[in-house]
Amino acid sequence: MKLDDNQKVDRRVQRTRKQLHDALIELIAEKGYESITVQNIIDRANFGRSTFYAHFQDKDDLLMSGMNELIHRLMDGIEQAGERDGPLFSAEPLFQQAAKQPQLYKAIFGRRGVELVVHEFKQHLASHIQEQLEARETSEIPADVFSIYLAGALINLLQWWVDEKMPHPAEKMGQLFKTMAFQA
Amino acid sequence: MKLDDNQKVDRRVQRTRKQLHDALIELIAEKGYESITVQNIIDRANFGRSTFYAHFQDKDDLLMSGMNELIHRLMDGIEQAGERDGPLFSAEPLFQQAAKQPQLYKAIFGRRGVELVVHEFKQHLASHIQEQLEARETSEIPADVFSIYLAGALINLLQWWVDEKMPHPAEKMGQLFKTMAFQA
DNA sequence: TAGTTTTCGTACAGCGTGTTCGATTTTGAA
DNA sequence: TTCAAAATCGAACACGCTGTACGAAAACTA
Repeated sequence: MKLDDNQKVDRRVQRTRKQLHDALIELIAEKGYESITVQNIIDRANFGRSTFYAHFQDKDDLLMSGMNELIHRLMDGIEQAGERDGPLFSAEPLFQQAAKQPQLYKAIFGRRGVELVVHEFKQHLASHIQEQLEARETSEIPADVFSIYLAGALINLLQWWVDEKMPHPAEKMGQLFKTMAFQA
Repeated sequence: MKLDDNQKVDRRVQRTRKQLHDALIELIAEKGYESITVQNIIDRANFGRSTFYAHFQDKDDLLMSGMNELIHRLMDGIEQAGERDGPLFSAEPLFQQAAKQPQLYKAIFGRRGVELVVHEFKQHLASHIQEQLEARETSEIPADVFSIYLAGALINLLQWWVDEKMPHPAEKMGQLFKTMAFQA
């Protein structure tokens, strides 16, 4: 439903954007997002300075133009798992996805990762959890508080997991989270 | 046990350091830590460039030379409450402290806050929780996983709480956290 | 007061930013 | 195949921040 883009946009533009994105991901994995400069990116991708600014406003712009898609993919996985499994929601798809591309997910969610993306994702996650909570019997705990609590715990767990080189299998992480969160 | 410092260090040094610290805190509250430059700090504090570098290596150095004390104060509060209350640990002292200096704690722990300090504190917190867990009966959940989970959840809750201008009293936040974490 | 320490101010080289502009190359469509 | 439009190149520029250096002036300690 988005394929129009690929067919209408100038090939040069497609190539340039992809290469800039790739360079950024590479650099994030190597030295963390914060310390990357636009200069680094264009050096790595081998483009002229003006070309970069013809496409993106700055580093953050380049980053976000790619990460929104990733965030929505993750949320879709979690939401679909929720429909299947019945209970509030399942964290396992998140760990599964990360296990498939450890390098990428460490670059984004690990220490030295990208605060901007992590925060954005955390927001989506908290919203989803809150919806699920409100659709159930009311507990003594306010839904907004509980959803923030769970989202923070999960993101942090993921962060630790990718930094520690995934010491447990994704499946187990999903189970552990469920146990800790809901005592079940 | 640290009072020697105040009596031996040159008054000018004391003044300079304090004023630089104050300027930094002010600026954090105004525009967030990330975007602050050394230039901003010395402009605000009205010192020469070389004076700054005579005391601190860079922005992070200035920050950390003040924050370590704050971190330890917070941890002491939490640890002492643990001794009194018996159970694993209490989060309430944390919220109480923050309630006393909302502006400062929002500047540090809120969104736009200081990743460096938050991370450092989270580490201490997780270590403490892990010790407490290991001193008790073993549960089915690995202590390292559970401690990361709880520390992340708590820090995130604090972050949300200060950003939302403390919508619940500190006491209630402590209770809510206890309920969510231990179902008790 | 005398001697030490700190601060001041200025200067400097280095690096990254974001913009501009004309020349060159690539593209897509007629 | 041709040609106009679009994208890239690359060089240059002004700006701001960094971290260092050094001598002169000021503040402090004893």
